[in-house]
Amino acid sequence: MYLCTQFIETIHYNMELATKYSPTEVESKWYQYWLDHKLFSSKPDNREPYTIVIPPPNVTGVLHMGHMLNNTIQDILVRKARLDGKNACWVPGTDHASIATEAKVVNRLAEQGIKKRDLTREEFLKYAWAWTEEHGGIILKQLRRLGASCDWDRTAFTMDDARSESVLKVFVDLYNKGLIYRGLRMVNWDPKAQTVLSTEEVIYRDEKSHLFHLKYYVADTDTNPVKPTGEEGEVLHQDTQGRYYAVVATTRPETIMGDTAMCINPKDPKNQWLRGHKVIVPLVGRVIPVIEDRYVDIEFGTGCLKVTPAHDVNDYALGKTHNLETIDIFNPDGSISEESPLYVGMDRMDVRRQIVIDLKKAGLVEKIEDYENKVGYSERNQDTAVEPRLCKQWFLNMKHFAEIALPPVLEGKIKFYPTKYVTTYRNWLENIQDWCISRQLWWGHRIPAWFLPTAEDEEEKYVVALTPEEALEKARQINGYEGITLNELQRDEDALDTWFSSWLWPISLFNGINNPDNEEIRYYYPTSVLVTGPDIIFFWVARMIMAGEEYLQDVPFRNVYFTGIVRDELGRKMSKSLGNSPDPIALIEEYGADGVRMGMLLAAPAGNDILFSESLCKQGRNFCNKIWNSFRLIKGWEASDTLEQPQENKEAIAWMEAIIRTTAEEINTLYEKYRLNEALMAMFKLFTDEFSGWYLEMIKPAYQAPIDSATLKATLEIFEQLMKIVHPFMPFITEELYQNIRVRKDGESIMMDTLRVAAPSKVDAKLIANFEQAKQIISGIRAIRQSKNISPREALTLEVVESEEANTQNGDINTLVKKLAGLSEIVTVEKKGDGSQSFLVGTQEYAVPLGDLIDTEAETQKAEAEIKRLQNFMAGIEKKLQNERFVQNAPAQVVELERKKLSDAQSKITALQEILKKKVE
RNA sequence: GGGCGCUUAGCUCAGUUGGUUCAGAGCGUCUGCCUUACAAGCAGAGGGUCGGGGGUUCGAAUCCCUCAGCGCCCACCA
Repeated sequence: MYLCTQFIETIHYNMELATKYSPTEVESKWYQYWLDHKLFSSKPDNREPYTIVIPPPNVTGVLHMGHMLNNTIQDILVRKARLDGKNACWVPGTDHASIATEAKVVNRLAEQGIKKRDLTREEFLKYAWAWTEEHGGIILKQLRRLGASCDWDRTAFTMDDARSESVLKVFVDLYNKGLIYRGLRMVNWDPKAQTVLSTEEVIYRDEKSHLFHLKYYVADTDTNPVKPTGEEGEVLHQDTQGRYYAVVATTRPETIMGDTAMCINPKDPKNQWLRGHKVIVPLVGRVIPVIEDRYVDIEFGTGCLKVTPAHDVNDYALGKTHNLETIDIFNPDGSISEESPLYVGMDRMDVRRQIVIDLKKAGLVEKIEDYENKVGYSERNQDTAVEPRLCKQWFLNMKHFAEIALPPVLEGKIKFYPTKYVTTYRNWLENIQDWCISRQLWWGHRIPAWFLPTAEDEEEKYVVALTPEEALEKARQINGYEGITLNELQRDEDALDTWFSSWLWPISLFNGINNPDNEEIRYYYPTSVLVTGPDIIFFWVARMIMAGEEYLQDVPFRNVYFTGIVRDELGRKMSKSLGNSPDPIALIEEYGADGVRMGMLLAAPAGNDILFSESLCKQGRNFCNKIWNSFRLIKGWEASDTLEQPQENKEAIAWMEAIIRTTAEEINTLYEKYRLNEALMAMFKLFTDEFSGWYLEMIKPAYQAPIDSATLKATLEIFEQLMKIVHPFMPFITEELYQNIRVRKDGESIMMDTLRVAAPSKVDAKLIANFEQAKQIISGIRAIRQSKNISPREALTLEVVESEEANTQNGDINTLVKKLAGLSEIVTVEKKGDGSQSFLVGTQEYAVPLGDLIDTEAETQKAEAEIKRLQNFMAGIEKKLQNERFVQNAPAQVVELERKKLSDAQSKITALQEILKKKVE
């Protein structure tokens, strides 16, 4: 039976519109239409601009859920701006992602048996470009499936000609300004990628490891006998043969080959006896001095610190103060170098295991403790521990940039959503270190610096210039190099950090570096909003602000919307190894792009992590279906020009319009605050509850009866307006239905239409309140039907019990109430009839005659319980009002309100007591 | 070690300057229903001592203190 009716019905409606929305064809059809008519394209004109630059995804990347969230948000904002009549421009592009892409290319070559080292720079770059062309832009194609309305003609790449030129120009400019310098520093070295990293690219992880206590024998007991000082707490270690030794605690025993001193705190009583002595590095046999520095923590371990200036940041500082020798025992790939007396050529991790065995064998280990410490890993290469290493690199002076980048955020010229990141931003800028911008990579912008030939022991000489010719010219101005040729100049092999090009993105996309003050940069800059994750606030957000202030003396964006991390429903990060990361394209195929967009946004307040679950997409798909079917209903009506428009329909239309005005205003406010999930929810309720649930039921004609054409026309207008409100969230279905409302011109689109909704008025509020009351009456009657098991088809009578407030409803609304509640009539009575069940809406009593169905006992109990509750409520308020301090101190309004509550409760009680009295009679 | 944030219904979260009947929304749950747009639906219902304790106040989810738990960021303790 069930199947049968369902089947017939489907056949019946298939003639017009299917019972369910099927997104696949609709999406490809309209996306192509938008492209064909260049509707995403933007050119400067006299409208207000609305600009977003995409956070460029890695050129070889594949779309993941984080991109889905981020780009859905950007698309919503851009589409909303278009509907508001702004000239919206969303610029897409990709990032060359130097370290990540180079690693991918190296791996791919390795699969083919080719080593990077065996290739020249040019050969390697050829492979890299081939890879980029093959895989590049996949992600941008995937974004189209989502509905992203980017101006694709503007698609840029951080390493295309215009962007590369900008990067080099900026490098030369900052060098000339004295902000870029070359320096020998302790830097973070990634032995796998064999490049230096910036401090921001190192992530620290807690790790279980061991604290090794090693014996450093005193070397000079013959010439300088050990004299116990007798200090309190003094610790002298002596072995069975009477030899003295100190104990050093270390987590990295493999670095002892680089030890050039042992350090104690001069105030440490237990180690006073070591002052002025020399000790022997275990296994290595090197004799090193005992130095004294207050840096050493007396409480940690034994208070003796081994000093390895080449491989630890602090040790490096100690080495500098105490003029220690620096022995670099590591090769760039993390193996042991020729500088080391032992283990040459072995990997550092293998050495750590081996040296412990050897040390134990030699009796040089005092003890081994379990220990937890933090180890730095490469952000891009998370299985590789970063090695502190001393080398010469290019740095950007950050003090200057911190000074110009802090005020715009603190003064609110740039607004962060959520605001808590302002503190994070400030803390970082106030403690900023210089930015190491060089990388030992080929895939990237090659540093425009040329080295001049120099003697071995001479300090390096170089020039910085945009082109080799300019470099040559500069080189020839240097004393003694007047006759130098281009061949003798050696260009720096290193490339620039990826972020050194990203930080120019909002400027370089509009060619603001190469062609300053051009029409586009003047029009589109500053951009309106940046949508990104808080994880790159330092890498990117802060640095764009720096570049913007430096080169345009203005902020790069007025607002920053920080999205959260997309997690699974259990709150776990999405990862390949967990297999909990859905394929976005598969989701789109199952639920439709609109459904997935809604799903993404449903659980995503700004800045909070979002717990994604497919059920949210399902909810989105269901909503699409709801929209689809409501349109199907309207389209199925037959219009009649001869039918006069009923008054109650006019009333319903006026109410719906009032609701739209009110909600549209609310939604606008939510957009302004970037509370998009709340805007979505408001839109959802407007459509589902108010429009589909109430309005359509109000004006719905009887089965197969025609509708008056005025009502139909108004309804279609309302529907079109609703489509525009929904459109930013769900672009495809809204376009499909917009095009179906009436025949459109070729090239016409909901995208390019404008949403004009008047501001709500006082009359609207009154109207909405009246309908609210009517809805409650209807709900009250439905609840009675439900509890008494009365069919919706059985007509009932509504009794309105006379009171001061009884006549607030106008006749038209009563007609609607009759229709929706299934009433045959509404009568005004002095007292409710016997066998009528009553209910209250506010303080007004209504009743429905039920005849035999009335359950007097239950009703009495209910009324009594309600009276009791109200009496307690009143007692509370009375107590409050009797409190003189309350009456004196609280604002008059508040006191007045309490009095109103009291009288309202009193009239409810009176009404209920009336009901009870009736029962007794 | 320093800093920031969070804790409200089964879940995910709103709750603006302390005061509008303030304790809310969506989802989920329960009950009834194939009613002629939609069962991917409709109608109705239940559900919270606002993390614990203390304080300020006429009045606290909201302000202060404290305890507990969770999360994030920063930092060179070997």
